[in-house]
Parts: sequence; structure tokens; C-alpha cells
Amino acid sequence: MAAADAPNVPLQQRALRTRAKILDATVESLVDDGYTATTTARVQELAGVSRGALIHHFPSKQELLMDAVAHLAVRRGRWFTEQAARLESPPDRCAAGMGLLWSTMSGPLFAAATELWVAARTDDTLRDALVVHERRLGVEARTVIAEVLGEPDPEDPTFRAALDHALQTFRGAALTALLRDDARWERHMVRVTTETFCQMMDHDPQRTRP
Amino acid sequence: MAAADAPNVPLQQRALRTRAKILDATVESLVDDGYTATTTARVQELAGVSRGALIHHFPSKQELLMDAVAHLAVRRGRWFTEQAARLESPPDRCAAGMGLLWSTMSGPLFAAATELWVAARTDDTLRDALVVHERRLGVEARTVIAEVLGEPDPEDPTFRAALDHALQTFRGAALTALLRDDARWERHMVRVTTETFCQMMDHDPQRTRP
DNA sequence: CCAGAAACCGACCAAGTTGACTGTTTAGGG
DNA sequence: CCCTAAACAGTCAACTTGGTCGGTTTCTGG
Repeated sequence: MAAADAPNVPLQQRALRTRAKILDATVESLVDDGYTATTTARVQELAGVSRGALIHHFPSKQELLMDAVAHLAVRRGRWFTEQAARLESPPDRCAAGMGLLWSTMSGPLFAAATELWVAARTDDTLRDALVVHERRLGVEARTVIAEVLGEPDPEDPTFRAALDHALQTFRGAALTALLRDDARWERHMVRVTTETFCQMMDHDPQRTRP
Repeated sequence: MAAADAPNVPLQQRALRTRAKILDATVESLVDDGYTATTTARVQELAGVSRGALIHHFPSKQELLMDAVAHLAVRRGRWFTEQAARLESPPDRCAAGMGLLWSTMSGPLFAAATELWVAARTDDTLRDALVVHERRLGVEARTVIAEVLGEPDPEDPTFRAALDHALQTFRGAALTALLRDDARWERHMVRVTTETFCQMMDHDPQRTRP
């Protein structure tokens, strides 16, 4: 929001790059060090900027985190659509959709989001910011997945219920996977979840599996 | 471990109570304030003990957290078995088992466990301690649930797979519920998960639903 | 009863974190 | 070209946090 104070004044290219560097560094610190160890000093070290630069762009740590939430949401959304674009006419649309969904939960960005998510439980400001972006991401995911599946209506109740169920399962599994590194278990979990999802969708007139 | 240094010397009653007070205060702070705000000062304030008493029982914050992990696991296990004992010949064993499982994820103790869980991602010592206790809890839960369901073998592959799937779903939903307070959504999620679980179990010779 | 150990107390200290402050460089309109 | 404001740099003080230390009280075995 600091940059949006004067939207008509185009920010210099360098300033924009500095902002991006700082926000990326914040996400990187969240991933590598966790929320507790994400200090302003650590961020400025990772970003390679001075204290003054950091303060200039983000007057307080609170604002830094707020903007990091937005930044992370954008990056997650972008990564998601990129992954989706990589899929072309998959043989099993259902499995492809679920694989896509899971891929967004198993990366480092999910770890960063989880750090913020848990911290937001006891930080009202953070929570308010987070739920807004998370909701946007949810809608975006639903739209993209619907497209992958060939589901015409992303708001179809059956589809929404099945997707929500799969999403919760993946979220729990992703949380588990933060501490457990077991690729075999993950593959099996994705398979079971996919089967469940397909089964829930099969009540729909729209065929989701060939 | 501090107390276990001399296991043959019975600790005074007061000392035990002080330890318990401190550990309960640690859990309380994790629940109310979150991991980041769980400082030694906050714990001693909640426990109503002096700095010296805190240090005497837990020489470092690391040890305090280690013991808090164990303490929390014990409390969660106890709470779980208590809830299980309350159930007597439920009409729908399957739903009863799933309700029991969900009840352990929706309480404040789960929030505390999640705080530790996420913190453990970037703290090896904490992770090692956590996974041990979490594994124990998992076995305990599986045993109790099997009993509720009338499943003779808690290690039956079909049962384990179905339970694990339900557990991941509940874990994800519990994570979601940390920020979203929506009882209707939760009930629906439990119902869907229960149905899925029952369906996965129906392939077993053991009937789980009347 | 008494000596020694365990339990407890609270002031103190060192390290780390935040953001406030002053000075310097760079950009871009006039 | 110049001048104003933004961008950036580096230091400093206030505060917090975890941990130390000497002393006091409360048990408990002999």
C-alpha cells in the first residue's frame, strides 16, 4: 500500500525493483527461516539493501508483512496458472486437475503461506489481509481447475463440494508433509484423493473421466 | 528431562505442581498468543511463578518447549480417550468415530499443536521431538477409533488407508478453521468426510455401518 | 533436631530487534 | 542546467528476550 499512496506518479524502475527484492526476500526468509526468524535485519540481508531502503519502502514490519501477504498471493496465483498452462489435453482430466492442485500445496510457497496463516491466527491485522487474498486464490483455483476438467460451471454445487473436500485433504496432507518427507506416501494420498474426487463428481451429468 | 535426572528421588508435590503449572501456562500461551509471542516472561506470568522457579525447572527455553511438546501430547491423548469413553454404543459407529476424530482437531489443543508443528519445520530439535509424540498419538487414535468402529484389527490396510485419508482431510479443515469460523461448513465437511470414510471401509468384510 | 539438598526468588546482564533519525545520492520536470 | 523530492545509506537509542547469579526458603533423611 505504501506504493499506492501516489498511483499517478510512476515509480522509478529502480524503486520498483528494490520493492520486489525486499518482498521476495521476505518470502524467502519465511520459507527458509520461518515466521519467528523473519526479522527486518534478515530480510534486508537477503535482499541486499540497506536499513534505510527497507524503512523507506516499508515504514514498519507490519506493513512489510501486509505487502508480503499480497506479494505471496500474486506469486502463488501466477505459479498456479503457469502450471495449468503447461497441461495440454491430458488423458485423464480428473487426475490432471488434482495433480495441479496438489502441486500448488507442495512447493515452498505453500510453506511460506502456512507460516503466515498460523501467525495470522493470533494477529487480527494479518488475518484480515490473508483471508481476502486466500479467497481470491480459491476462486482462481476453482476457475482454472474447472477449465482443466471441462466443467462448464465453476460454481456448480457438486463441483464446489468435491473440490473443497479435495482441497482440505491436500491442505492437511501438505501440513503433514511439512515435517514428513515421504514421496511414496504423497503419491498414494494424491491417488486416493483423486479417486474420491472423481467419484464425487460422477454424480454430475458432466462426465469427468473417459 | 530435567525431572528425570533423578527418577528414584520422588519429587516433592509442590515441585510437580509448579512444573505442571508452567507447562500448562506454556500451552495456554501457545493457544492464546501463538508461538512467536510465547516468551519465557509470558509463561511465567501466566503460571504465576518467579523467573527463578521457571529457570529451575527448565534451564532453557528449548527444554521448556521440548517438555511442553510431551505435555501437550499427553493432554491431547487423555482428552481423546476421555471423549471416546463418553461414547457408548452409538447408533452409527462410523459417524461416531469420525466425530470423535474431528473433535480432537477442533479444540484449542490442536491450535497449540499446530503452532509447534509449523515452528518445528525450521527447528530440527523441535521436529524430532514432535514427530515422536505425534506418531504415538496416531497409533493411539487408530486403536481407539478401531475399537469404536468394531474393527478387530487396527493395522488392517483398508482401515489404515481410510483413516489416514480422513485424518488428512480433518487436519486440513482444522487448519482452515483456525482462520474461518463457520460451524455450518464444518458440519458439512464432517458429514462428507464420514461418508467417504464409510464408503472406503465398505470394501472390507467387516461391516461398519448397520 | 539439624544438616544438606532441593525448590524458589528477583535483580542483573548480554544479545538481538525495531524503527527513528540525519546525511547522501539519484532521478526527472522546468 | 538546476533544483526539489524521492530513494537510499548508516548509526543510534529504546525495548524485549533469554539466561546468569547470589541469596533465601522449604523440605527430607538421619
